[in-house]
Amino acid sequence: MHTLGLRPTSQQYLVHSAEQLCGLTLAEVAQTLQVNVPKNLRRNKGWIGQLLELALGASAGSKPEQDFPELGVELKTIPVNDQGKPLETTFVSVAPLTGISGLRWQDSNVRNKLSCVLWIPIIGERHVPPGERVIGPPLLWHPSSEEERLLQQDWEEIMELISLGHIQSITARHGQVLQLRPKAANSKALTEAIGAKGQPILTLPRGFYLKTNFTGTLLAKHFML
DNA sequence: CAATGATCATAC
DNA sequence: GTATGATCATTG
Repeated sequence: MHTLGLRPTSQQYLVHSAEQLCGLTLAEVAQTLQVNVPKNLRRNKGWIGQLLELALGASAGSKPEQDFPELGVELKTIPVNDQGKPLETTFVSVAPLTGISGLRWQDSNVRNKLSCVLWIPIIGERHVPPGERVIGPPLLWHPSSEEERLLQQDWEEIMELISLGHIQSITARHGQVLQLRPKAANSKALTEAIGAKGQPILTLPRGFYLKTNFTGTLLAKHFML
């Protein structure tokens, strides 16, 4: 606990810090950092992620880069039940809807963000007050070749539909492990995209999300070792 | 009751 | 509006 908030200088140090947090309630961490604990997350959906960023010394702000650029690590909290099963999908990044011709998987935001992720399971069902939820064992993850193959396959299929002007027909049912869903302040938010005839249209901003079966499997592999 | 579509707070 | 952090709430 004495290292709370310090910037990690290596992946090893970062993981060590995360391991020190394992078993603590969010209320305990919040108190140490002098952060107020909300009664629920309805108006504080990003509270847990921001608390862990602060606790582990991640760079704050809204910069479009990894949480630990010098370490090449992305930090993600993931709500799970007491058996380690994810309770929600995991947001990865906003999907580019224009200027995407020639964009390859290798250069995509999704691939870059998921190349190395420090997963922090947060144990507690939706009805459990945030402060009572418990930090689980961290996992520094790199996608296996099979996992990356699945991600690339879904990404390429979805991006092709977008580039062909079919974004209006894409639902969250597309993709095995990665899905495209709205990512906006509300249904009135609009952004430019490609229409069916190649013309510019306005549509809801979308984001890529990891489906729970995918994150559930990757966490399970870790916990079974 | 899980999954999809919609939404909340904040910084710039 | 975009990008950060995600979960809510309605639907099937």
